[in-house]
Amino acid sequence: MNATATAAVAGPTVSHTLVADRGWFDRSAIAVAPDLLGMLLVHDHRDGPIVGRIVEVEAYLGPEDLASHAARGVTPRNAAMFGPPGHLYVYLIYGMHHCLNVVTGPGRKPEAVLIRAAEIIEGEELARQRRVDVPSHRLAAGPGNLAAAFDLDRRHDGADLLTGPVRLATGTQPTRIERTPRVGMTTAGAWTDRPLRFLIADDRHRSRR
DNA sequence: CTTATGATTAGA
DNA sequence: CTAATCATAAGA
Repeated sequence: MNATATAAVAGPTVSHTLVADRGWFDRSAIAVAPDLLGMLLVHDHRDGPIVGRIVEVEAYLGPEDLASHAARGVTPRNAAMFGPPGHLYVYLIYGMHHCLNVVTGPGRKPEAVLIRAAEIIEGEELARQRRVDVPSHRLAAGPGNLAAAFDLDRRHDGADLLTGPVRLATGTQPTRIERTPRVGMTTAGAWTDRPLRFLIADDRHRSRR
């Protein structure tokens, strides 16, 4: 499975193994995306750990992918995508929501995986500070809601997943994976309908759409 | 400088 | 279906 290093992390209810190998990220997003399903997203927040099991992602496949921010070349906003694999690309959308991406490879090819939904398994109380009055299965459902639950924003843009405070760890393998076209595509031409969204089948923690 | 818009969301 | 809300990128 993953090349990892043993490390204790994140509190009493969760014990797992951090991804500690940059090579793991140094693959196409279409290969990394399904592997992320079932894995744990860990934010070592100053007020305590927030941990979630990833249940929904989307792959963005580089400059030729018209749906990707990389399609228009490097800009200050998307620069992290053009950097080395294993870092975060976080941006603001619609003036109010942040979206979290894992930058992949191969090499410096600007590919990335958008994390769209997770099941919060630790730090729910912390996550709820920014997500009041939502049922548990909606706490981190949808990219904007996930970023809010994990308290992530552009301060985390470019952060190294091997250094923290945001990391990935091994989780539990999904039983079945579902694929659909990506959400919210409008002017991506032939790329609009490609099945680059991956979900854990029948998981109630997915986004609505 | 001005302007259009978006890998969203909640609510009518 | 639309409003909210603003950083960003592209155009004048």
